[in-house]
Amino acid sequence: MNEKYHPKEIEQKWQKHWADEKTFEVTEDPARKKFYCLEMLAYTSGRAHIGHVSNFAIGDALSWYKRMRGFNVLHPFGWDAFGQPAETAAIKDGTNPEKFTRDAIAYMKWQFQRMGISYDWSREIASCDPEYYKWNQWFFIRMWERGMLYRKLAPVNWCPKENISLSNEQARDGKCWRCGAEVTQKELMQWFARITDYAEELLDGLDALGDGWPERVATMQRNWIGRSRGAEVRFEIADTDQSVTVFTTRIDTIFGANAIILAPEHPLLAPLVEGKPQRDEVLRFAERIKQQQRGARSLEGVEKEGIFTGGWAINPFNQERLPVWIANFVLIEYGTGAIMSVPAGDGRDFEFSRKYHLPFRQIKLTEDGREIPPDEMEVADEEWTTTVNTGEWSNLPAEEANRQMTEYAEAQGFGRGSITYKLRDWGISRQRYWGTPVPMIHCEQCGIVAVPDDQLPVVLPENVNLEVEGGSPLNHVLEFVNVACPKCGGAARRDTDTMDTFVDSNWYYFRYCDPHNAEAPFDPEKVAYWMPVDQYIGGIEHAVLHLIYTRYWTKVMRDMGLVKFDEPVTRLLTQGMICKETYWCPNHEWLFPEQVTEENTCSICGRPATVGRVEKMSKSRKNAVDPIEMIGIHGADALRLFVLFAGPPEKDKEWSDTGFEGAARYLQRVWRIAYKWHASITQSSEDESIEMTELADYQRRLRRRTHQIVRAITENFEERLHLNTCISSLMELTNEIYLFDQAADKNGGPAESDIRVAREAFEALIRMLTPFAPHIAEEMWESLGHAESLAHTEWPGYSDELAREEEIEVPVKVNGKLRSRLFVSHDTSDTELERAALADEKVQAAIKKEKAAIGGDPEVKTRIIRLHNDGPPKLVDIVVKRLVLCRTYR
RNA sequence: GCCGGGGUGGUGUAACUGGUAGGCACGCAGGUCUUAGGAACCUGUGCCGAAAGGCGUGCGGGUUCGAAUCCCGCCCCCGGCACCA
Repeated sequence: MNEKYHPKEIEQKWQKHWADEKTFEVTEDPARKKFYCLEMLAYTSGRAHIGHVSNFAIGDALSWYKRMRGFNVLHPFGWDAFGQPAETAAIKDGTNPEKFTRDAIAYMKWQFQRMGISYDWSREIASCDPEYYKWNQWFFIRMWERGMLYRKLAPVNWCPKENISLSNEQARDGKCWRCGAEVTQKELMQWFARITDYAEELLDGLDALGDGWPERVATMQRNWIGRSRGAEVRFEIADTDQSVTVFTTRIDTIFGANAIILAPEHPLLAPLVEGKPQRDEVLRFAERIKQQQRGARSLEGVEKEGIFTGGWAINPFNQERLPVWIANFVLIEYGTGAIMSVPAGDGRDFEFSRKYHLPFRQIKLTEDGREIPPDEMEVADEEWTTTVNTGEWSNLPAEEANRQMTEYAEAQGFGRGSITYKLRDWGISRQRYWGTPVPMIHCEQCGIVAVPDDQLPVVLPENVNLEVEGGSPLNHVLEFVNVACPKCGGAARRDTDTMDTFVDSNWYYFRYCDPHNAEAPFDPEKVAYWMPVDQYIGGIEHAVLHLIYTRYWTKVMRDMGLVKFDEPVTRLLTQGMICKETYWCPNHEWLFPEQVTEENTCSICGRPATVGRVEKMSKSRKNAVDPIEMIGIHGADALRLFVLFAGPPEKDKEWSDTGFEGAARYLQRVWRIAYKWHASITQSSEDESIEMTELADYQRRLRRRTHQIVRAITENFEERLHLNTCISSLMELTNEIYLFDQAADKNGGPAESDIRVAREAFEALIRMLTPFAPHIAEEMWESLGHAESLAHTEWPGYSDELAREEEIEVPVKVNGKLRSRLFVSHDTSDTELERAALADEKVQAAIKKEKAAIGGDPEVKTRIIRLHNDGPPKLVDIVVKRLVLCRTYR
């Protein structure tokens, strides 16, 4: 141990030590309890950001803690290495996605290793490795065999000029990102996974996850799945043998229907308008709406538009003729793609009917029982009130009418109760290069044929021109596309779609359990040992997509017999973002902090600069902090300590340069005092026991505080995981050691008893510092004479007995107001305590005051309040109140 | 609009099931050491007040001996979803 703390040196030393000793590499050990701690895999953007530090620091703290508690801790890491941005970057840099990605991994891995996270790097995987994505293909084929996948026509964003499909990112504002052409929609045959088959289970499973998952993630998933209970009702089309079925949650309002409205894509549209005078106009309208970019149609504020088709439907409840319209606000994907319009009970229908002057009927009373004539309505009333004008179901509570009318529709054979979900089947096709090739072959003779298992993986070809026009880049790689049909041997074509990268991230953490398996995605026994994940940590942005898809995939694997559990993640923590102040100049927009002068002006133009809001760090806002730069200043330990100390893990935190300094200063403070004591501690013999009774006050105090703080931090790790308060407890313990040190100095330097007490405190402090600042902890631990790494050292224990206060402070409240404090010994009886309280001068004055305020002869009641029945007294409560004469009724 | 999460000193945060509000840190002030310190260590620091004391957890009510914590009604901030029938 050096007198001065040099983070760079000791961090390098210990990172090398851990790597050489393979300290964090683990294998299955049935004799030990396992703990699987997982941070979300990193996207290979090319650069580490502060969010990574926060993510890893949380996971690493927990991993260290569990390791020191004797768990067999699996803590792996890997790369989310496929995806469209690598293509964009490769085009820009004149390289290829493979090279771009490999370089990014190499650089980011170097960056991450400087953070000194306790990863088992021997299990590292990258989703762009053929050894990994081979199993994506294997899963794909197994799912295809089981009917869990299917193909259908689905729209993609399409650039008509370049003939390529575009991601939503590339089609922003409805323009092609490269050539600026107007983006249209094109129907392509694409692969879909039947996730909706699992909608109900995905929903129910959320309840089972209980406290393990944040409520807001569960809520977001519930909304995403969007279960809605209602009814389907069939309307016959007048003068034809056709019919249209609508989905409604409010069948009780069906007497108020004034139209049937179809989505422009509805299959009934063509036959319906055939031979009608408005045919061409209606079809033109439908075509125009269909071409609007996906999503753009449902954006807020989009004007409702519709057109009458010329057809009429019959309301099965009252035989009324209803005009059939099509409109932009009816979505083909939801429900049946057709609705009944009930303006009195639905805001959208109301708006639409007013615009097109469609008359309607009132079918509900207001909540206070009035019937408002339709013409006088200003908004629709969507409440569940009482029905009116609804035939034999009039004057019923709406819920009751809803139930009865559903039954009636069912009995009459034109409807039935039904459940609809917002969740759609998952489109996994991408018309891109940098992804897992779909392992399918299209043969004219045999249809769709899976690539045989022994020919997997279907490897992505190299040196592909990414800038060609006309569909996926893979379409143009003839040696890839042209292939013999595995079934008949005839000429056939490979499928050129690649898979959504969410497929990669669905099961990567199963692969960590057995990362080098060449025979199977994983050995079910290894997965049975390590899974499910005990703690998963990542950003809230994955609350729905990734975290639903991966739950789904787990259930698929379960149904394939590969795993035996339903949910892959027991506990989930969504960490908050690190934010920072921004600066704004009216001329130069966002400024870097160094562009703002001390007088708060822009250093370029001198105009006053405004201190903007605290916002998420980003390049464009010029408020990003580079973690590697920060590590260069004060080291990885200080950086990690700061991000954990700034606030609870799940909350957003604010970066502060002075706060970061503070973290570094704290580590120096620990180092200094440890340096001062380490020699005397190592020189004295270790197995001396400490007798409390022989100790001086300041020594007993440090012992007590040590045990109290070990208890507090241990409980925090086990329950709340509020790591910021763990750190504040460590600081308290450090402050106690400084007080102790002063007292010991005053006594003339460290006595043998001082050293024994100090050893206990230092060894507790250093071990508890490990999860937050492992490098400095290892260095100090070694200096105290320990040969073994902290990774093989037990977490400190505590004793409730030793943590107990000798003298307790008991507040006294009179009528709820704090009036005095008593200091009593632990074994003071309740009667003694009450007597002492009543004898207290301040208490007497307060009682007198209260009595005077009340007047007469009020009674004074005293009692002792405890948190637990057998716990120490928490307070003496004195109540002064007017004597109430109780009357007894007998 | 619906659904979540918040609102505590000058600042970031703390206070587990209602029981001494302000622990830890930043900042600030003072002191010690020092040629000096922007280093280190120590002390102080919610507001009003000379003090005694009073007031204080977004605002207004309520329950309770006692409320940052529970209930009712508002206001504000952050996040998610949003023509889902």
